[in-house]
Amino acid sequence: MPRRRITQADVAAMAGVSQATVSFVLNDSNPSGVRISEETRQRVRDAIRITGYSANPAAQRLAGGLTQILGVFTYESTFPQGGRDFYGPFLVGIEHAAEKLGVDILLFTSARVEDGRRRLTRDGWQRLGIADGCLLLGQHEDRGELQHLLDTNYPFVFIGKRGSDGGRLPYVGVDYVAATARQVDRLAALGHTRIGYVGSRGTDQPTLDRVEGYRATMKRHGLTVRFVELDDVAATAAEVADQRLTAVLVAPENSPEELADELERRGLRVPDDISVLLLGQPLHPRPGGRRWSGFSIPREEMGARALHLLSRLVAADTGRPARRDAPQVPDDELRQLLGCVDVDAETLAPPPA
Amino acid sequence: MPRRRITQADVAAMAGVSQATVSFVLNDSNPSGVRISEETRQRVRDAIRITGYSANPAAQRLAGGLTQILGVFTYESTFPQGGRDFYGPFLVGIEHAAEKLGVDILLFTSARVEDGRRRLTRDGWQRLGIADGCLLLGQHEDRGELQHLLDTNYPFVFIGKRGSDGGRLPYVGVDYVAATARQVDRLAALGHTRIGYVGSRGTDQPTLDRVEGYRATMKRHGLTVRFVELDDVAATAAEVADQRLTAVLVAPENSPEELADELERRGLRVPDDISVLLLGQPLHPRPGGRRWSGFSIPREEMGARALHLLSRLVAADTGRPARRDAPQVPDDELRQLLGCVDVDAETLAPPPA
DNA sequence: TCAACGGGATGATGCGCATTATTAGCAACG
DNA sequence: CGTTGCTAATAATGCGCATCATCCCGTTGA
Repeated sequence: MPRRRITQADVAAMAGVSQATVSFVLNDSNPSGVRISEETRQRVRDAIRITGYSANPAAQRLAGGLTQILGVFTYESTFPQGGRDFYGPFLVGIEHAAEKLGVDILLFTSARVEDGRRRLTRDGWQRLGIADGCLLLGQHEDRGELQHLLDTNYPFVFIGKRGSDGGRLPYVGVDYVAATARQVDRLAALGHTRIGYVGSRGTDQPTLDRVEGYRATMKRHGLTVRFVELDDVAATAAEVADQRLTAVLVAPENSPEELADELERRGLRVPDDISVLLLGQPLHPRPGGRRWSGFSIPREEMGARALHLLSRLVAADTGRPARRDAPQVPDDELRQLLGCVDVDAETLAPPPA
Repeated sequence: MPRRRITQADVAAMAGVSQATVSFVLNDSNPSGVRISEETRQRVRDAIRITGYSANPAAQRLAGGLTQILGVFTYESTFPQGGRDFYGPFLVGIEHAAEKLGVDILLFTSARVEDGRRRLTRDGWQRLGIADGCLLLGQHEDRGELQHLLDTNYPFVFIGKRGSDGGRLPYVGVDYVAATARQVDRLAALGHTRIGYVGSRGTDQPTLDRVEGYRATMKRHGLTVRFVELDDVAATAAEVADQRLTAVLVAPENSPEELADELERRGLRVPDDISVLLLGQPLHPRPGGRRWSGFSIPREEMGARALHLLSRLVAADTGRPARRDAPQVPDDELRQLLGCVDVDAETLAPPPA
């Protein structure tokens, strides 16, 4: 039988005070010069202890305006590519930050999935309103969806750099350009000259940045830029061999495992004959898998930073006109680019003699 | 400029109807014979679409409705032991189920962390109220916390079998007894007779069940039960060698990697000289790590099943006495035990000749 | 003696929603 | 012409809490 929960009114009755007094004691606050004597406070506290009262969060939030819930919307459905391997680390960081901020995290899993990716439209983005603000992660194209968020002044932060189309959007991304450049530097320092970049064309920001970092740094070193189109892994490996490359850069989404296996099948040992640097973490880390050299993306930190930023944005635009002194978020915090960390493992070596 | 949330009143104004009408249209219900014409319904729906209205969950809850949000409470803080590796798979399953059920998932990250574990007491369990029900995962002892949930008739489901102390609680767990028994069978079938169980004492359900499965099955095969206490890994390895065991069972939390390494350091090859079966997935799967034979826990399925069960419980006891026709959840669904899957990899072999 | 004051507490209000009770309008009926 | 019956919608209420405006009462200053 649904026993009615204890309310502040119950406590108040027991302590012989008003509901308002209980509220004041609980929050230990005096918003408008309200004073409660220590004696009364104690009486209320006792009543609270005896009754086992605990606040109804729904009511608290309803009265307070904010829900203290921050949302996370993932465009890609997590399943098809075992995506959790990719998003997990972000979530860890997000969770950590949420803990510190004292907010709960709402995963928008109710949005319709179309073509293997979630839509923010229609049913989807309306639910966002539940949270005070929202983190957006994953590749994204639909500009219209975004516009709505902007129009309604809904606080949100992207995880991952936003380029041309969304240059004005708040995000926390990583500096792929610099990180990729450093890989070329590492190879050049070891004496590599025939350094290739294996990948398929893409217009997504990470790809663009990696390519730019590669291209610019090769030029800086006076080396020839060698792009190897990735279509069939076997053909690609052949191409790599033909060009007598001694090192290649590969992004995680471009089948590095398969490529390395194929290269070794052709007699090219990794890394003795050819170094393979991974531009990010492997998509499917498996026990027994290769331990890649390259760089790693600070996903947990990204998640944490993004949530903190979002939290600030929310604070900056609380609906309550009371707080006109709301802190504005400076532009350089609105778009953050974090650095990657170089990884020294088993797929980097000097070029063969 | 402060963003005031759109409310039903706003929608109502735009559609030229009353707030109540909007509520009726939204819930598509007519509790006491209320009727809304299709024409009006459409007008309201349009207004909802245009304004981008979304219900405030706090208000919904306060008014006694459902939020279509299901909560997930993890006792262990995810960080200390890279817990996400452990909880991640559950979440994947939960997310999948949530998608199908059309509900959102709320991670209770706001609860205070004490001694590296979250507390459901005080601040903690109150927030639960936002969600329609809650999944509980992780080891847990505090009976008092639970009692509160039971008293308030709050729907919840444990992930992981609950034993003596909570024999009456809803849970979705795995059959460790049977799974462990099967491992002994596998070893016995290969001719092993000196089969040990390495572990430290524990009163947690998984440990109790694994031990029972081991003990019972060894007896059934007429083999001597050999427990090897795990304290110092080196000492344990020595003990294993001394007893001339040809196979050991190890739970993931009992440092299987270190043990295997130590055994090999002592000249015992795995699995040629000694088979090591892992009773669950490795806690920290790393590229380059060992590929364990043993069994694996269907964590994703557990997560999904648990969420489905929770969903049913919520439906069954919407606290409102209005729905006396609420479907009851049969006892055998309330406590589910799933089977584990045997894994055949690289750490199982016949005993040395 | 009366106004001014300030500590101590309360009543009233509204947050956004679901729901019940009630009303308005209209057709059919006796 | 009054009554019933039915549809379509609204007004009103309360959920539990935070907060503002107000009030009460004992002290002080003039």
